[in-house]
Amino acid sequence: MCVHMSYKNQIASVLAPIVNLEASEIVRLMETPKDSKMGDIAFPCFQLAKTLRKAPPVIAAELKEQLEPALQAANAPVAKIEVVGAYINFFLDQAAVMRDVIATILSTGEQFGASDLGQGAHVTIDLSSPNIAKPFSMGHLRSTVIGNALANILDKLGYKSVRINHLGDWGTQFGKLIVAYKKWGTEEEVRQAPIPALLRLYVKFHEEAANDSTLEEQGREWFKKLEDGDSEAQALWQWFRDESLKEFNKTYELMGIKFDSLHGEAFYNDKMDRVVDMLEAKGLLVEDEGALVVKLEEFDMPPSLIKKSDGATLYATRDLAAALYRHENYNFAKALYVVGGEQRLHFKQVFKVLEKMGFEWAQEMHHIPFGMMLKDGKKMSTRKGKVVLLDEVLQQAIDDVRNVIKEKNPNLANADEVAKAVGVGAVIFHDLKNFRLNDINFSLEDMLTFEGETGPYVQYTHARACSILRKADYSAKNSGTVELAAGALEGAESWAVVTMLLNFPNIIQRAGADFDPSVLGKYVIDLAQAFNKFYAHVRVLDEDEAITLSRLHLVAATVQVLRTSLHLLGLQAPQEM
RNA sequence: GACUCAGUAGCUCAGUUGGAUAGAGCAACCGCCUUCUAAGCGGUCGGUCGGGGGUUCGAAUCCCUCCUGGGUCGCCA
Repeated sequence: MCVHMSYKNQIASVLAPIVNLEASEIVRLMETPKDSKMGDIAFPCFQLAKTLRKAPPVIAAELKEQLEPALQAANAPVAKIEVVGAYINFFLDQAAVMRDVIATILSTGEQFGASDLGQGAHVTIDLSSPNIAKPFSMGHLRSTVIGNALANILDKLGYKSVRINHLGDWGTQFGKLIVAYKKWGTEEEVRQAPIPALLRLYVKFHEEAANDSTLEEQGREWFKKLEDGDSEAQALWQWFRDESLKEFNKTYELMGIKFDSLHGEAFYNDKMDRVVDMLEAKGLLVEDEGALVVKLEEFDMPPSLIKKSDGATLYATRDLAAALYRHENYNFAKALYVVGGEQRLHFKQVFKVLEKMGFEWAQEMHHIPFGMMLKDGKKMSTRKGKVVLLDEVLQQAIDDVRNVIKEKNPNLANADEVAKAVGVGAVIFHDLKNFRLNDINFSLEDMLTFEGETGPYVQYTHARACSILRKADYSAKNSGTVELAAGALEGAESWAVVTMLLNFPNIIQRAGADFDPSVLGKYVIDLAQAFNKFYAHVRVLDEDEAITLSRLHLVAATVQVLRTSLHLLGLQAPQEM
């Protein structure tokens, strides 16, 4: 937990002339005490020991004497200072800070935590990108929810995100699929249940290919036909794509995710010659073993393959074309690719090729890798049919939540709607709460837990808080001005909630700077924990009206921040559950 | 083999970018619903921060080395 910059800055500016350091340097050195009983902001004096040639605890004690009058003169919101060893611990003036923070949140509402850091610049975000004709697996879930949350967070920071679903709707697998369909598939089967049928064909192809080496070759031939515009191949491709997309859209709708662009790989088919020509013109293309490559030896990387020996393009070619197209159409300030860590090398190569082409904007392209979704400690494989389907998991989650509601809140009015919001929320949050790069071992049990550090826990906390406001008829009582009655919020539980709220804008900035939604995920758990402690220990609806209203203000501010956090992560925040 | 990511409580993970006695959740055990939703709260148990060196006032955090696991390494994406 770390306290909002503005208070740190105020103290630092008072401290600066006394210790003869830049205020910014002091802010950098400041920390938050481990235990809030020790204060809200700490300044360690170890570093000063060298220049002052005194023991750190002595320095701390001396500084305290000078600081007390100086802080008072500067009218800083500091109630007292304590010295513990080499640390100077500052205790903020809780009443003043509480009023300030709560009033700010209540007046800014959903905008609390927003900034204009991005100044409206476009950020393209490549996310989700499922493969057509394959099931939407748990693996794609990660890209989808991380990318979506990042887009929300960057929007909050003043950027204009462009969500691009770079569909895997092209490539050799379509050749294989066409071969498999013509050999073992029926139109009726595909029409009835497209994804399972296409998956069955895809798996069957790989099973048969193990014994029949000509199959792979046939697959390549059909893909070449597809690229050359063969009408039969084209028709099958279009059909597979349409059916798959219909299925995907149901899932996206359930998760509440929308895209700004659905341009997938196929979209760039007619835009790749240009890239090849440009590379040729710049003299970057080299023939190697029959293929055309861009050498990247100077960067200690293997060459980037641009064209196969049979003349067909590769994904690097496509990503280069896409990068050019996106830069021309969106003039992005940043371009993010939320794609698994397995593709690290690929993106490094693509960015370097763009750099060699002379595009300095390649510096602003970032691969945002994430850990893999593992099954039994191993990578899941579509080819072997060993995938866990997202739709089934979501459905299971919703069913489980519905049972919990039946048990805990049987009279809930819109139970189905809430079950959806909470079930989906459990799955999304489970993915977002941990550091992006960690692998996730798939466990249905973990994912469908609703207690502890989970999405439903946060949603539940929000619902309970909403319930208090509803019971108290807060919106009618709230005049718009925030006055906090003496004694209403003086316990440690109240202060813990306020210091969490205070920190929200920093958290959003950090989540954005690190491209890591889990920063926000961790935060919202901590906030929910702090609020639940408050809830358990402080009675909000008191006999005294002024005290009740003061506490309601804090509850309302917490509701606001919980709700904003959940929305940024891509979860709904039901008022009851 | 080269490059890369990781190794913290039985399990899943934090650890404020080098600071105070290393923290949560789950699991186990014990408590708390006659006032705001018990999907909650409180407590107990649980650690040679993978091993070993080094850097310094101070290391889970930085450097070196070794061990273990994952990933990637030219015609898949």
